[in-house]
Amino acid sequence: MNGGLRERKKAKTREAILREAFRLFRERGYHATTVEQIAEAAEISPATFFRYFPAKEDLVRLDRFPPLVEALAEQPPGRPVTVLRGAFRAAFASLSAEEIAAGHEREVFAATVPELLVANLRRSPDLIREVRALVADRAGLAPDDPGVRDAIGAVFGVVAMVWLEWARTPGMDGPAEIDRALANLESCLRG
Amino acid sequence: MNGGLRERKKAKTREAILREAFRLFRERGYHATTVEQIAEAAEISPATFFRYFPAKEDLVRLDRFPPLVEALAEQPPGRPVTVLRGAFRAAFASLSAEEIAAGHEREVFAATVPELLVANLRRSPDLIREVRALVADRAGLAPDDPGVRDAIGAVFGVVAMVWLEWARTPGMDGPAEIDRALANLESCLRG
DNA sequence: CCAATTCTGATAGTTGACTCTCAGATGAGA
DNA sequence: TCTCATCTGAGAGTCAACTATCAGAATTGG
Repeated sequence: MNGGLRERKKAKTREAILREAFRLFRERGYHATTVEQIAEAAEISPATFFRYFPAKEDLVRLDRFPPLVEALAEQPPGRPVTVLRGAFRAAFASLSAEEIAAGHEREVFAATVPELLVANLRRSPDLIREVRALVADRAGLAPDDPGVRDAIGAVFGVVAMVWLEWARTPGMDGPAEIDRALANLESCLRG
Repeated sequence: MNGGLRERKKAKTREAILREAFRLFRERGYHATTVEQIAEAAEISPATFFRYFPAKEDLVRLDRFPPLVEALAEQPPGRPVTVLRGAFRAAFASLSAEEIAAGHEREVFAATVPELLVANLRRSPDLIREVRALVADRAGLAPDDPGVRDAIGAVFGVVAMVWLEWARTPGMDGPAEIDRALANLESCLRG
C-alpha cells in the first residue's frame, strides 16, 4: 500500500512532469510553455497532467522548493531574520551541490524563481502560514507575532529583488548576494 | 489637439473602464471578472477594451497607483527606507481623504492591491527601475546601489505581508500597521 | 462643409487552460 | 487467478483571453 508499485509509478510520473516542465520553462519561459507540451515531454496525456496538478500554476508553488521549508525546520533557535537567513543559506548549500554538479544552478533559479515567488504571494496564504509557524517556532514567538510577519516580508522581499537582479546579471553570485543582503537585515528587526 | 473632444472622450472611456473594472474586482474578485463583463459595465465593446489595455493584467499595474510614485518624488532627502516609509505615509494620507469620504477605503485596497503588487513584481522591471531611481535620487545614491535595492525589497515585502493580513482582518488599521512595521525597518538598512 | 484620420462595434476566429466522459489497462488484495 | 478499485488515454467540449478584419460613425483640420 505504501511502497507499492502503484505509488512508485505515481511518484515517477509526478517527478517526470516537474522535471520536464521546469526544463521547458527554463528553455522558453513559463507563459510560452503549454500544458500540452509538458504532457508530451513527460509522456502522458494532457488530461493526466491535470490529475497530478489541478492547475499549471501549481507547478511553481513554493512548497515545490522543499529545501527551504526543510531548512527552516532544522534551523537552531534564533531571531526570525536570523532563522530565515540561515535557512536560505542551508537551502542554497544543499541545492548548490546538486545543481553545480549538473552545471545548471544559476539558470535553474533564474528561470524558475520569479514566477515561483509571485505565484505564491498571490495564491498561497497556506504556505505563508506554514513559514510563519516554522519561523515563529524557531524564534520562540507566537505565529501571529507582527515581528515574525515583518521579518518574513522583509526577507522575502529582499530575496525577490536580488533574485530578479540575479536573473539578468550573468556574472552574479546569487546565493552570496542574497546572504549579504540578508546580513543587513539581521542587525535590526527585533522580536 | 490636446484638450480636444476626442482626447477627453478617450480619457473618459479609460476612466470608465478602470472604475467599472475595479468595482467588479471588489465585488467578485479578479479572476471571476471577465473582460466581457468589464466592457459591458463600461458600455464599450470587448474589442475596444483591448484597445485601451492590451491585457487584462494591465489594469492592475502599479503605475495605476500614482500617489506612491508622486509621493516618492516629493519626499525630502533621506535614507532609502526613510524615503519609502514617508512616501507610503503620504500616499495613504492623500488617498484616505478621498476614499474615506467615499466610505470604501479599506475594501478598495484589500481588493485591488494584492493582485497589484504581484502583477507588478512579475511584469514590470520598468516600475522597479523607476522606484529605484526615485529612491536613489532622494537618498543621494546610485540607482544600482545594493542598499537601495535591499531597502525597496524589504519595504515592499513588509508592505505586502501587512496588506495580505489587512485584507482578511476587518478591524485592522492598515496604513498605521504598515507605518509601524516600516518603522522597525528604518532603524537598520544602511546607505 | 469636406476630406483625411481616427475610433468604434460587430463579427468571427485562434489559442490555451481546464473539464467531462468513457472504455480499456493495470496494480491490489483475496 | 479472479475481482475490485484505481489510473490512464482519447476525444470532445467549455470558457475566457486575445487577435484580425472591416465597414460605419465621429472628430479633426482646413
